[in-house]
Amino acid sequence: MALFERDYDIYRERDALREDYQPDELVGRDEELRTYKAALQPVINGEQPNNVFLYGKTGVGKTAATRYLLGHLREDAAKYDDISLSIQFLNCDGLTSSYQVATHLVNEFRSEHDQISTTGYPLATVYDMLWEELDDYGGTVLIVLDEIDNIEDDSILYQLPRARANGKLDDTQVGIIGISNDFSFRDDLSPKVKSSLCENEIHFPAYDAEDLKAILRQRADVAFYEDVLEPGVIPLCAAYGAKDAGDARQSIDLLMKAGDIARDAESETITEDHVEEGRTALERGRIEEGIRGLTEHGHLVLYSLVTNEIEGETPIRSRDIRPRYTRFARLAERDPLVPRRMRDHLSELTMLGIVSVTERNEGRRGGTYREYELDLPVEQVLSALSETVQLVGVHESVVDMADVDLAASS
DNA sequence: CGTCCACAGGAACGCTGGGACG
DNA sequence: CGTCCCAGCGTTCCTGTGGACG
Repeated sequence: MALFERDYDIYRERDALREDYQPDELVGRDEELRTYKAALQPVINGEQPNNVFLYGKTGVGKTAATRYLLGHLREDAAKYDDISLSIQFLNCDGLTSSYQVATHLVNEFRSEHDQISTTGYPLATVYDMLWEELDDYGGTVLIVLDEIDNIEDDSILYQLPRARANGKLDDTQVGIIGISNDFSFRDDLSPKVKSSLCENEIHFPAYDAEDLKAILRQRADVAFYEDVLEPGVIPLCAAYGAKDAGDARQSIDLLMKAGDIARDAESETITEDHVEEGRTALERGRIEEGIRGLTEHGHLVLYSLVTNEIEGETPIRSRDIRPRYTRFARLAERDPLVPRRMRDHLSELTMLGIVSVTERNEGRRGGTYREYELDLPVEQVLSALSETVQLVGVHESVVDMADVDLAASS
């Protein structure tokens, strides 16, 4: 018998579940791919490329379809001598302005030791740098702007398609592919941008549970050895995905998490229990990440809500949260924010899914207001807070309070 | 049926801090 | 240095709004 033996592993190829994995075939997106392909056809014909706008919720295959088609396009374009094609992919996550997009694009085009700072230059200078880089390429350049809805002004979306017409570019034709999670982004565009960017629109609908099952099977076949998955696992992952948003990414992540948990437990199969466990773990991670991104005042507001929750005072309107909040702010030696700003923090918590809100209206007597309450167990929020936040005095006093009250109520 | 409550949330602006550049 | 740029976080001021009251 061998002294060393590889650990038993349920994974054949775990990478097949990772975000960057590119499957050979895209499941359930035939229609969209056909339209998309037609929109890209001019590139092969050596014509001015179309601008394309893709929209649909997260995890419905927009980015995957783009990677898939552009991969083929690149390959096929190479067969024709008279076509020079470059593709630039930029994820706009965290980029809020045309300015930032422009600087990042310049950096994408430039070599590593020639990068520019993302602040400091006048906007016009950055654009000039961008035109220069673009014109050096010649031929056709396709620029993919993923998560384009992060950009809050459309100046660059106006400039890019018109650069050639405005005499900024001589040798290069530019096509933009915009990908958005948010349909209303399209409506907020100025008409002139909309008409050029949205000349080809492709809508990606959410996946239903059946689509998700097919996708999960496809990935699971590569990722796991045979008979590792218990029969209920894929339907369960698919059901969660379909319930939330028809999001394939989320379902696949869940499957992977369940797999990791099963592997850690040295289980030979993945069970539905592993999926449930995975779901809690992912949820937890999501919350911690959300909380980490908040400012100090965001944390103080959350603490205030938590304590009110402990005391059974929720749902609670913002003005009733305020006294507690001001006290905590003093305790942490910070100036309390004005009510308007406090409400902003509350709505931020709502968007993170930590807090839920109900709108109430008492008419002339009481007017319209919102009532907030914690959408998660107090302990979960507190432990996430303690992982990520250091606010002198506040955390301790809240935890004390939680202990006392939790003990009293049990 | 118009009024009006009390807040929602948009708009405008100020301040701080970081970088580029002459 | 001072002068441009930018982002992020905050304040101030304001208009919008659904439904109970008179």
